Amino acid sequence: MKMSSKARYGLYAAVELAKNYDKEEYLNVTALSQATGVTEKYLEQIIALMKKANIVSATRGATGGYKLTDSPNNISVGRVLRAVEDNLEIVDCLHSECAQRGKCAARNLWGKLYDNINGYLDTVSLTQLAEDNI
Amino acid sequence: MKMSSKARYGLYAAVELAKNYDKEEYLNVTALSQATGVTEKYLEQIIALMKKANIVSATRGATGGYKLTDSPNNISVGRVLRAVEDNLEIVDCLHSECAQRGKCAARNLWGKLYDNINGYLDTVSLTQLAEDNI
DNA sequence: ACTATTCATAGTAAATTGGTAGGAATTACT
DNA sequence: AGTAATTCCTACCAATTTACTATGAATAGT
Repeated sequence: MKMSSKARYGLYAAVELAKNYDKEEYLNVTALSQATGVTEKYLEQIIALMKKANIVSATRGATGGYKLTDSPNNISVGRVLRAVEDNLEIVDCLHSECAQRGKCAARNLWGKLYDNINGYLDTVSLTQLAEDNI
Repeated sequence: MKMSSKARYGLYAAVELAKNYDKEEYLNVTALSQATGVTEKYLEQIIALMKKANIVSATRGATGGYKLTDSPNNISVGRVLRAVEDNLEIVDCLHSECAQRGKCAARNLWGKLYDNINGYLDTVSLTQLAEDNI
C-alpha cells in the first residue's frame, strides 16, 4: 500500500507550480527538475499525466514550460494524485470485475476506505501544501 | 497505492476464522484455502504473519489448525492489515530517514493520510466484516 | 509407527517500478 | 531562414517486488 515515487514526484512538481502561480510565467522542466530532484525525462512523463487531467497546461518551444490551469487554491491534492497514480485505486476489483462477484466480504470495506482516502485528500489544496499549512 | 493480494488474502482468512470463532475449534489451512481460494502454501505464509502479530494462534500436528486469539469483535481490520501489509506504510520516508530531512512539503500530508486510513480501518471489526455489516 | 498438520526457508517466473534514450514537433529569437 | 530551446511521443531496460511453488523438518494425535 505504498504511494509510488511517480505520485510523490508529481505532487512535488505541482507544489512548485503552485508556488510559481502568481508570477504568471511558465516553468520549464529543467527548473522543476532542479526544484524537486527528479530527472527531467522522468518528470516530463509525470507532468504529461497532469496535463492529460487538465491540471497543468504547457507551451512548447523556446521559453516554453508548464503552469497550473487554475489557482492552486482550487486544485486539491487528491486531484493531482488521482491523475498521476492510476486513480488511487486501492484494489482492482472495485471498479472492474471481481472474481468473487459481489460475494466478497471486503468489497464494501474497500469502497469506504477509498472514499475515506479521497475525501481527506480532497480537503487539502496545493496552496496549503505550498505554504506548509497542513 | 494498491492493497497487495497478501493483504486481501490475509483479511479473507481472518474473516473465515471470525466466522468459526464461537465453535471453539481450530481451522486448518486446507479449510481456509478452500474458503478463500488461496493456495495452501501461500496462505501458510500469510497466516504466519498474523500469528507473529498475535492475532491468531495455532496448534500443530494432526487435528491442528488456527484460531483467533480473541473475539473478532475485538480485532479490527486495521490490525489485521497492518500485520500482513508491512504496517500499511504509505511512504517510506515517514518512519525512517527522508532524503529531504524535514524540508519535504508533503511530509505532514502523508502523516495525516496515514492516520486517516488507520483511523477508519480501526473502526471496523472482523465481526462486522463477517456479518457484512458495514 | 503412521498420518496429518504447522513451521521455516529457499527458489522462481511474471509483473511492476523507476527510470533512460532518441528524436520529432513546436516556438522564440536573431 | 536558421538556430536554439523547449515540449511531446514512444520505445527500451535493469532492478525490485509480488505472488506464488517447493522441500522438508518439527510436532501432535491415533
